[in-house]
Amino acid sequence: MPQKTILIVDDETPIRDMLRVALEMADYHCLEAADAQSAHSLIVDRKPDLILLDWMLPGTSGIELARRLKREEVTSQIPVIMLTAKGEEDNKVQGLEVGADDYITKPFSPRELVARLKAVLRRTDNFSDNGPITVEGLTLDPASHRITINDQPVQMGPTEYRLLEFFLTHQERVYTRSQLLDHVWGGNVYVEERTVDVHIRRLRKALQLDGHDRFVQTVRGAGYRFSLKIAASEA
Amino acid sequence: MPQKTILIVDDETPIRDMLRVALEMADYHCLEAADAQSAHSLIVDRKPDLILLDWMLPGTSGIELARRLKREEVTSQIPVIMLTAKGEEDNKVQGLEVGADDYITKPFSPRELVARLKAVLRRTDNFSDNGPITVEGLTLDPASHRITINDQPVQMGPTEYRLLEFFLTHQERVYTRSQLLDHVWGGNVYVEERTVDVHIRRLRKALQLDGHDRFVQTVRGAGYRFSLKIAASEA
DNA sequence: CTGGCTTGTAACAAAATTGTAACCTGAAGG
DNA sequence: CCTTCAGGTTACAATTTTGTTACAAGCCAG
Repeated sequence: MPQKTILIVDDETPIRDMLRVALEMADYHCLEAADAQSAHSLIVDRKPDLILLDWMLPGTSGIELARRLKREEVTSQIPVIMLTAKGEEDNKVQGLEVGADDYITKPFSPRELVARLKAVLRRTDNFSDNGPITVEGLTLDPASHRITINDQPVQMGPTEYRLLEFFLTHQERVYTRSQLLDHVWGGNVYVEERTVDVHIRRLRKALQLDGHDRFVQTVRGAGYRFSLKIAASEA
Repeated sequence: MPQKTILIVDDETPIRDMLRVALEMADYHCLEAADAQSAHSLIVDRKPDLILLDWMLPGTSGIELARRLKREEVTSQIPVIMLTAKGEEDNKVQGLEVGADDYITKPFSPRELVARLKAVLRRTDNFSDNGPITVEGLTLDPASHRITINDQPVQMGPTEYRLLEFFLTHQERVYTRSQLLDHVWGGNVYVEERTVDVHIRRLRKALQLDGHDRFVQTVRGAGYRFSLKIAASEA
């Protein structure tokens, strides 16, 4: 699962810091903005998965920003969690009406923050629900997370699964090890490129069942490719 | 698909208004009632597809009404979503036990409301008349809340029951711990994800009787799945 | 109020996965 | 024929993930 990006919008630095710490601990990637202006450009630019928006902002208020976001096509799908101070409770209803997905009252525990955030993400998340992919008797079904070769179940690790999923959705094209690390492992990890070789090997082993491992092809000096056509080397 | 009819039961007019606006926007037809009395006659009379029921009502409380509905033959099949104010969270379990299908804490976002409502409708639609579900000798009877394996009664806690019910109505699909918390525990709870593991374990233990625990399968790195087919790992 | 049952968590055990290094193989190019 | 080097294989320890057990707190019937 690729890492989620959260945008923190708050004008108080210590609060931002606290939020960032809590979020990074829970393995989220953070962006920060101190005002509505820069927040907006960050949103358009980086497309965060969720926005943590303080109610009080200098200049344009948080609620104003929220309203604006919900009006724009590109940004209206991004869930928003409002931060409000104690005593501003009336604003909650207003905030939610504007389209915020949840709200949190300061002060709050990091745990609560992360819990709510997860709840919102899991609700708005998913629905990239593609149907099963089948090629030459090899089937990958994202819904059940199952691989079969001619209806025989195939067992492999999570990384191999993601690798195969990527290959199946990007056939007939060569990817360098570096690109594979980006797409399958997720951008900001540091692992040796040769690690890819090992997982390619593991994937091939898993697909051996009916010779289906021949689809995972090596392109010397370039990288790997998933292709139904036979490789030049065995022609 | 014919338009669904939702009955809103709440004594506060502004809340009813807000709900109606949200629901009509999502293309539902609305009925309204301010007290349990008129709610009940509307239900019998108009047969709504779903009831949004406020916890707090003058006279008969919401929960009382819910209990009453679930006892009566005609009305027991209609799904109920409970509305509770923040802080009344403890009541949630009670609400679910009475037979509510979900519950939402005020204040909530219109989007959340509609999302949950859709989820509940979808759930009760597909597996229509709450008849007993049987697979491979394993039977779950919603009416009597009983589980049997080859006619042998099986004992488990309420959470395990709901978990199994969810699995039986959503076979062949992986659910993350997070999603299970959402669907089985109800969205707004905040419990550790590992808690799911423990309940999975309890469910498996209960189903051991005739090896039926093998249907509850672990999908490493993803979550759990209920499937009659064997898992790849034991092939 | 008591005793039994359920529930969420923590803690520990077991198992599977992951990244690396080391070594092996075969092809390309001289 | 030899060298070089990209890629193939294997082994393994660290890390992650899941299984299992124990336990304190909450709830409810009696």
